[in-house]
Amino acid sequence: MSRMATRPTSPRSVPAAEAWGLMHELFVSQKGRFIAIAQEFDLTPMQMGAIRNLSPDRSVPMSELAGALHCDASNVTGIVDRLETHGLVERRGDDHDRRVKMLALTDEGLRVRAALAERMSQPPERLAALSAADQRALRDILRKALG
Amino acid sequence: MSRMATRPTSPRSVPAAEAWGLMHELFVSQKGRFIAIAQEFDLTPMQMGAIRNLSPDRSVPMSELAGALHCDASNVTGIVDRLETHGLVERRGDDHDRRVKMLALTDEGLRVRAALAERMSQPPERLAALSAADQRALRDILRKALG
DNA sequence: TATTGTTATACTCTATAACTATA
DNA sequence: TATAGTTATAGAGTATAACAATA
Repeated sequence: MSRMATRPTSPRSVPAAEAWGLMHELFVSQKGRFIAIAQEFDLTPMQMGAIRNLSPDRSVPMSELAGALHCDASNVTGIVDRLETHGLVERRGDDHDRRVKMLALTDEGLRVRAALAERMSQPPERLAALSAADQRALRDILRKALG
Repeated sequence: MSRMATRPTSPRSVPAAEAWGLMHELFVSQKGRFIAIAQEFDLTPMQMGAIRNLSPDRSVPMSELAGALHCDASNVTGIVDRLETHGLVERRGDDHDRRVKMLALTDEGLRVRAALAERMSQPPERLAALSAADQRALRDILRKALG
């Protein structure tokens, strides 16, 4: 009888669910390091997210950044205010629609973004301790999922 | 010449760094879902974290929860206040040291924790879409890293 | 009328510092 | 004196609502 029942959680995703849980655990354990990195750069987590999502070349409207950060547009005003005060981000007018303000990284902002990416890319010890083969296999599977 | 140079980033961790970056990307993409789940349960992210770290059986001091949540003890007061108001958490006195207050989930808190775990365990579509073999391989490698 | 970004408001998270009560 | 938890304070993130400028 019980073999006939189909659980709401599809069997096809059971190992993925455990993998997801383990990744979640790994992330939670790194929260302290994320905060420490943000403090190294004198940035809040949201300011870090904004810098990650901007570039000097392709400027984006405030609303697009709000979407990328998963927050309301009204928050972006304050976040960008502070980044602009620190000279990392610039507001530029848009030629076609004078309501929108385009955001772009300054040169200094670009330097900060690169340094930040370098620091963030360092994997947790428990990942770095995996064998080279396991690391490659992990990377390859994640590439398949995300690529 | 260049083959003699050793980069500051050890070659041993290069695939791990890319894997870590991909996991980070996956997490950022799920932020909206995390927030939605928290709202379903009428909890803030920190309240969710607190519930995840408590149980009815093993009560823990406020300070230990602060450590688990990577925040100052003064924050825990407010977080626990609100959870206690909603009947999910209980403060209990400690017999040996009357300064410390032990935290435990109520029965209702335990129910919420279980429902929350069920909802959070659902993996992102891109992981669930992996082949069964890839899912298992991913899970097994992460078990090695975290187990 | 509808939309973009800002401002105002209110609540939560956050750390620091001062405080209470214990130890 | 030192420690566990609270309270007070101030800065930041958060959404909602009201607003200005523009479309």
